[in-house]
Amino acid sequence: MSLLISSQRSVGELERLLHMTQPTVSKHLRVLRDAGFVEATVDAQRRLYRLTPEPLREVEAWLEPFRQLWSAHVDALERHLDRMDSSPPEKRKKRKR
Amino acid sequence: MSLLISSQRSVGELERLLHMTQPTVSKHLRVLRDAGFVEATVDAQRRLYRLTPEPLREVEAWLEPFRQLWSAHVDALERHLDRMDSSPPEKRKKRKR
DNA sequence: GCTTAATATACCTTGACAGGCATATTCCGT
DNA sequence: ACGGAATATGCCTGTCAAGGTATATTAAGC
Repeated sequence: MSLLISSQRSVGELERLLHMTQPTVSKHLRVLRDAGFVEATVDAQRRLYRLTPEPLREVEAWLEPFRQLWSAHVDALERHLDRMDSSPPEKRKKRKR
Repeated sequence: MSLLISSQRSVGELERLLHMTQPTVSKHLRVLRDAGFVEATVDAQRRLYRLTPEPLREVEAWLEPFRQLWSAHVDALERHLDRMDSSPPEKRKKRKR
């Protein structure tokens, strides 16, 4: 997929860039195509593959909550150093001695 | 990992939430810990796991080039729609399997 | 020290996946 | 229509990951 960022490429081109056999490359592309990550256009005998933008948007959406965590982390760390106990998720038994 | 966004959790808690056996959960956490995605603190016999923010930043960095592609796509789509109005027959498509 | 709770590790089995080779398919040029 | 180029698919194999059971480890309470 990284190789397809700069421009669309044919299977043979990817084959050379990846140092893989042609069937292997085609199978990768098949999976990516079924998953909606790439699409292809026909150009004579060649198939030109390029990235599809929508799934990447999905990835971004999935990542969003984690991004919030990260941005909140700087402040949270400082507070964490002050108050270590905060709220325990499960009930806990009594401390001792 | 999604379960750890809201708060840190113990292994037993994750076990119930994931409907997996305890060893399975521990092994997942081991992998995530070795990869630097989570970290744990000891609380009596329990281990409280939480997300580590740094790797997610790496993911964002990796995703950056793709994000550019997506933002460039909006314009490309509009141009595409213009061409479709006066649609001249492109290369003919054949479907067969 | 012994028991119990919570978690980790060892070991095993099953299933998925990647990669290769051989072959089929598609499509152009002649 | 035919040959060749480019790509796709089928089949086979080795590797690896995931999940489970059984067991070890860690820590606390008594």
